Amino acid sequence: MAIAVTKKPKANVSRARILDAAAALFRDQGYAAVSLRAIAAAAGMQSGSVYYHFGSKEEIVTEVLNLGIERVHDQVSTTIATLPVDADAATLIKTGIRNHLKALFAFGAYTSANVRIYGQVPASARQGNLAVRRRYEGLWDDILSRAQARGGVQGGIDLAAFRLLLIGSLNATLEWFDPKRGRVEDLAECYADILLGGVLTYGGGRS
Amino acid sequence: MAIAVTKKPKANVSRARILDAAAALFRDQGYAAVSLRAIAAAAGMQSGSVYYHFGSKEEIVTEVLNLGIERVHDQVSTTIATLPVDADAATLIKTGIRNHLKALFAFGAYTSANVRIYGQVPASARQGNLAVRRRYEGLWDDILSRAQARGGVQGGIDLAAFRLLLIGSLNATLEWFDPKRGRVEDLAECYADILLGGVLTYGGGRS
DNA sequence: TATTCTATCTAACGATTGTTAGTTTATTTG
DNA sequence: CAAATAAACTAACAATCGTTAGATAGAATA
Repeated sequence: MAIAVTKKPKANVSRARILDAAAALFRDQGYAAVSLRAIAAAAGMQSGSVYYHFGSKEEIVTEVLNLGIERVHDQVSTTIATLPVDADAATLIKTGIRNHLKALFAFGAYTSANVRIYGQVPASARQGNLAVRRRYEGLWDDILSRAQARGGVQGGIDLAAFRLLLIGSLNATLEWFDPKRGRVEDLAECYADILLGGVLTYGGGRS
Repeated sequence: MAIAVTKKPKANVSRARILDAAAALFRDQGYAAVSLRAIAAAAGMQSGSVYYHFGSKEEIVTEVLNLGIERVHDQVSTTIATLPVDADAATLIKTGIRNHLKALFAFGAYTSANVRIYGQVPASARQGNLAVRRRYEGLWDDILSRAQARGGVQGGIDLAAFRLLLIGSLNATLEWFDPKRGRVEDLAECYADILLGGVLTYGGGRS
């Protein structure tokens, strides 16, 4: 008994294995198509054993959904916090974009599962994910209004619409970008250039 | 027997009812969660009767997926075709954006179903949707390279990346925009402004 | 009217679903 | 070592799944 660090070490490991397996399966097949037997098999146990760690399938998916957003939130939040207080608009938004994408692919199973199955999960699981979602939207609203306060954002821009466009386009990269075939940093640079500066040549068609 | 227009009018109506019901259910619950009995009930018949019109559940979902893209393709394609041959870059892209969004919400069940369930459908159904997808991507590549040829697009822009960003952000509006609470045209105008001109003030942070 | 075709219904098949109860094996604690 | 707790297993439950076969009603055809 040299060291007894945690109370229930084995249970936490098994819990994590179940969540990892569930996230990957949900991402690939959707919520309803994945059976508890499939989750249990991928986690290396029998279906009945899963119920020692979770009360129901719904409880598993709720935790997968929350982890998917929380991990992106943490990554964006901590990197934004390291910026100097007088960081300009481009730096703020670019940092947010880069770290949102980084977290998206670093925790791919959870984030992909969230993006893909949120709309088809039982209502109560969606409800259990709402607070975490709202909190992440709030983080981006803070970033964007801070960028606007620094004077770097065009006057006519609807910040709420821009946030939705931004997060929507970033999350959609999960459907085609393969981090093994290209660097996430390059993807971030490319997306930031388009979103910050547009695609038209100056004066090429402003309405 | 004054007029005998079609060969099997009743069957076509039933087929359409099944597809409409399936599209709406797939959008709301995902592919696996929707039973043939639920589709049949929503279409006003018994589950066995569905098999008179379709050979399998997979055949139904394949047709739903294809219709979801084809209807957007047709709307964008025909409206782009009405533009003058010397239309400028902004007009081309704006027309594409406006009509993609219009079709997205006009055929909401099919287009939402496509966006949401494509990643979780049986592999053969995905395969059956590939050609239609590629064709729509090709239409946008034509629009964007035509815009570039007119000299209205910045030099450093990666057109393939821009297409992915564009379509990704437009499709994501299905998750939050309610056409009963705002005009699709206004949404299109707002998105086009951001995508074409960016959000930064001129010279505000170009790298 | 008699016949054929169209479109549906009914009833059932084996397989699989989420979940539960009871049992067994590991691990920790006294 | 003994007792207690943690973590797994086994086996079964009613319900529901996609699909099929055969019967049946209505419409079109001859």
